[in-house]
Amino acid sequence: MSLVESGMTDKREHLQQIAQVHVQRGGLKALSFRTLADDAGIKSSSVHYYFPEKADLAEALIERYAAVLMNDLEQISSRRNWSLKKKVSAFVSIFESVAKDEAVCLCGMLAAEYENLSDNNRSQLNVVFRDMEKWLAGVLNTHKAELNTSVPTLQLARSVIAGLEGALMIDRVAGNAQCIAAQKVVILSLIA
Amino acid sequence: MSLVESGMTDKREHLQQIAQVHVQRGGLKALSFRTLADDAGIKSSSVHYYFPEKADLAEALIERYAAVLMNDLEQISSRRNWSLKKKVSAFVSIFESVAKDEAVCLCGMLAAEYENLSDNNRSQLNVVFRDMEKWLAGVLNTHKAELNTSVPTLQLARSVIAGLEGALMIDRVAGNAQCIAAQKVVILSLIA
DNA sequence: GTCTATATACAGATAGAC
DNA sequence: GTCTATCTGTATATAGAC
Repeated sequence: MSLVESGMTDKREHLQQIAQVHVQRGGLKALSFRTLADDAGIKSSSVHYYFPEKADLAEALIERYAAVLMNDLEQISSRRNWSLKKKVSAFVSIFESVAKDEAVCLCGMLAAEYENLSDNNRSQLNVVFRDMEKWLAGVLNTHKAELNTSVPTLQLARSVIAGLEGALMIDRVAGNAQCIAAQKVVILSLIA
Repeated sequence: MSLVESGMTDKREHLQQIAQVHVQRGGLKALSFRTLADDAGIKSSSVHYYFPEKADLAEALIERYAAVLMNDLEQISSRRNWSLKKKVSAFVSIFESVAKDEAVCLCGMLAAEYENLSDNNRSQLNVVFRDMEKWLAGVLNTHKAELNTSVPTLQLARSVIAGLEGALMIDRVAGNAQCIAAQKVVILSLIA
């Protein structure tokens, strides 16, 4: 049964991978079914077989991105012997590694395209940001003694995430990684 | 002479105003000449008269946005009796006032659409971000004694701006202003 | 300056053969 | 599952009348 379906699952996954690269560079609106099909070596009608509408493609992209992200985050927070500085550094590293090939965070890009998203995609996106916030605020809470600031952890988490998302956007314009680097310095300056 | 041209200038200005609202909500790619024309009560071919290509429209939008922004910034930095806290609060307020009607910063939106911009628009955008950075770093420098952090002012400026841009994006998803508020708290916590 | 009309290209999406 | 073919809508952009 799983073998029968594996062909389809692999193709769908493959399409998702290609689409994700495009969306993290140029956005969802700028990616057409035709372009996606060309890159995958098939026809656009075949892409519609896997993803009937664009919102279905976006749904799959967000879902997978969130799953990978939350898995990475759990890897970090499960290190009970790590200091806050180490955990936060690892968190920042996730964003640093995104800044390759003129890419930004998938969710940051889709947030910019918010007005053009389906209702379902919008709430998906909201969940991802809320989960990220909650995770980071949780980590900060369990290491409260290592914080140099009296700012509430939830607000600190929101500021950190917003800063990283914005830094990825702006660094693309400059063609370097100065903002992401600056954001890292500022964040770590708040940790003992 | 100026009277003769005023008709055209006004119409062009009017189109720019309408376009700016659209771009700050849905992005440049999602705004068509037809939509812009409809909103202005004219035909799309007439829009092309003022802005031959989309890049020409974007150029005008960035130029005007930058001019207004830099004027606002100079108003702030010219207040020699203002404290750093007051100046930075005024700076943040510019972003807060943007978060109306599901809008984001024009430059933040265009940064997200970076890959789809013309070369000219790209360098325009880069100049705006560099100017903002320079301005904020300059303000921070002249009030160094009022800073609670040892982070270099240029890096601090980059982090603040990135945080504000990102906060506008994320707050749209949640439908509130929590990130922008959080960013403000964090920024002001770094100032005496 | 603004219009009608149109050229051209591309978008999302579907029908139906294989 | 993938294809060809196509429908329909919309995009940028231009030509030329008024």
